Amino acid sequence: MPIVITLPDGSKKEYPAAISAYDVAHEISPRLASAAVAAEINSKLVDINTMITEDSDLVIHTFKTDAGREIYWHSSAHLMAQAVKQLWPEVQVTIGPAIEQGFYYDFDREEAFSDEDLLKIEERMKELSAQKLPYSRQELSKEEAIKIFGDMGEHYKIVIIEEIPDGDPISTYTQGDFIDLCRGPHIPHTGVIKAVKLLRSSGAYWRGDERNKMLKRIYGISFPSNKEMRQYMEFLEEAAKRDHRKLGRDLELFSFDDEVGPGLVLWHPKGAMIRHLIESYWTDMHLQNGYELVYTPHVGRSKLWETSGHLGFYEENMYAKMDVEGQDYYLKPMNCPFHLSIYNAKHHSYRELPVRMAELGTVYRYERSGVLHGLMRVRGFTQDDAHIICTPDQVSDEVEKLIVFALDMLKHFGFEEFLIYLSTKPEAAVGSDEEWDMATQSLRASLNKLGLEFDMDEGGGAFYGPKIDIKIKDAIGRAWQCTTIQFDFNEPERFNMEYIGADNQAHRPIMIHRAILGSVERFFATLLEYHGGNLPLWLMPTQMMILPITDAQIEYAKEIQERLRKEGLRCEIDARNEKIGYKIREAELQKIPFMSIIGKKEAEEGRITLRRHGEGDLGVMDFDEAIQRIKEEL
RNA sequence: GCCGAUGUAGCUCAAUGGUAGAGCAAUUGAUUUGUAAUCAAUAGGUUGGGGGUUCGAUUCCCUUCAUCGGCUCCA
Repeated sequence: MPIVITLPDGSKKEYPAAISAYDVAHEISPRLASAAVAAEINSKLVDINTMITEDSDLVIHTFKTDAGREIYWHSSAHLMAQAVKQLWPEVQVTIGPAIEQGFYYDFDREEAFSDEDLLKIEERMKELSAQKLPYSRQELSKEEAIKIFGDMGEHYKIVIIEEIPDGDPISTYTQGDFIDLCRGPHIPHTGVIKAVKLLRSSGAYWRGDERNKMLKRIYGISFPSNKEMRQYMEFLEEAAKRDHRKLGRDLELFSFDDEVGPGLVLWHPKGAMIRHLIESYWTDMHLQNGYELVYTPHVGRSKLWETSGHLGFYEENMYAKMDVEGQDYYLKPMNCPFHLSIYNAKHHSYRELPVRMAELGTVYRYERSGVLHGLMRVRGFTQDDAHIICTPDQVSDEVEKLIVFALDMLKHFGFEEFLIYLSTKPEAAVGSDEEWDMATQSLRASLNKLGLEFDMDEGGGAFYGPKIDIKIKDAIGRAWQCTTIQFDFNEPERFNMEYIGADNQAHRPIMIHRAILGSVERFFATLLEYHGGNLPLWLMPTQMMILPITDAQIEYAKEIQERLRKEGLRCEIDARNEKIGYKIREAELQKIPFMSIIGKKEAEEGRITLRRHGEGDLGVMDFDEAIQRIKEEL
């Protein structure tokens, strides 16, 4: 019976009998076949040598597709485990998935893997790759699987097998002397992995739970060619140059100091200027969007934190209490209790709602020492916090406005790519199912209405309400949360918040917490990394540097500076006794957007030159022409 | 907090069981310069902190702090 295979482009191929996916690929092109890592038959990912026995849709995956890459890296993890088992047979294997960039495998081993160990493993992987060992699939029963891994003494595998529901197929993959429990699919043979590099080793808890034993994880990456490996290494180098910690030091934006304390930021003048610009823009936008500004204290009495519940569910993240005249005070880890206290300072009519209260509120949280990371993760930070208090029938409108507002602001800073998540009710939660449904639905409906793509994080909401998070990626692709929009069913209750409705009865309002930038610190870091330090012109602390060639032009340079300042540009003069090449180099390294080199000619003619960072000389021009050129970018 | 690595001048890095050196930056002087580094001199360090071993520690050991990469959590 002939078989018809439909390819992704819609074209059909007919074969007289069953044929393997590999053979189909080979017929399309031998190069495709050699690049193929797996097949997708009727939307199911399978090994490339799988036989196709009926009419099917077929996709051939190579390293170029997302699924192909994942399989490739997953197979690389198996290869690494094989090498480790050969080198240290006593080591137990656990799990080893593909990740966004590469793969890892967790091993149970007493000692950590040293750098020399990693090199040894890498060498062994290359040898195994050269042997082109086929990955072969076996399906077996639960009992058989338990027996096999039990005989090998692989306890972790048995735990995993035992958790597989009865009736589900269990499969293993074998390459050479190595067998691993695995759903698959896998690449056809180890020779497909051409370039491999083990990047680092670290500790990781079994199942990510710190109550469990700490395993030893090895991270690696692999590619079908050395060229791709080289490119990846170059990418890592480039990323290191964009690291906000390096830029922060080189551009004199911020620093940390041992004596001040870990995770506590010192904003230097240039960094402070950028922050000021961000915050002014933020303030303007909030006033334009119907928010009212408030200011609240940095500490509050323990009573407040009891009312809010933070002492119950958040104390481990709070700085220790301080005693003032026999009263306990806490540094604030969040702003909400203060905002709610403002709300509660008077009665509210439904006519006043929604109330939108915003504050750049500085909070302090105790973060475990191992998690601090530059400005991304600190102990004292400023949230661009706001609380929206509204009636149930205002919710949808508010949520939708919020998402638009958030995305508009982020885009203004140059961001274009976002990861959006909708998190739903966790196991332990306050609030009724109706409340959760209503809130979750309005979040979802708003995202849908705005045509935004998002991922669900089932059970990932806070215990007090569902939320939308928007994340932005840093220089090496790690996603950092910025915007968060969270419903809160907990605090309105605890603070006994009310408004008087049209029925003259007291009602409980809906409360939404939200931060758009998230924290100014983290946002600043992501912004720096995203732009590699070359922030949009409106955010640069010095927008132009005037470089007189000799002392004779300093007077003229000052005139120009005055005129530029009147145009609202931040402009400095480098009047040092240095050669022009030196001053240019320094201004370039400081990433100053515009330079104007002023010599005898310009001073006499009353004109100026312009040079753009990264572009070079733009030539001589009249002052007005230069202003126009600069303002094009603002 | 846990696993591992690291910590030498402002920055990037070197060196040794006999108490440290380079480049850049800084300071001073000379030079007045035309689109990415002018020349010279000077100064700068309890080698993260504390303790131990040793005749002697920056080097070896212990401890502590911080940083980096992960785990976990989250703005």
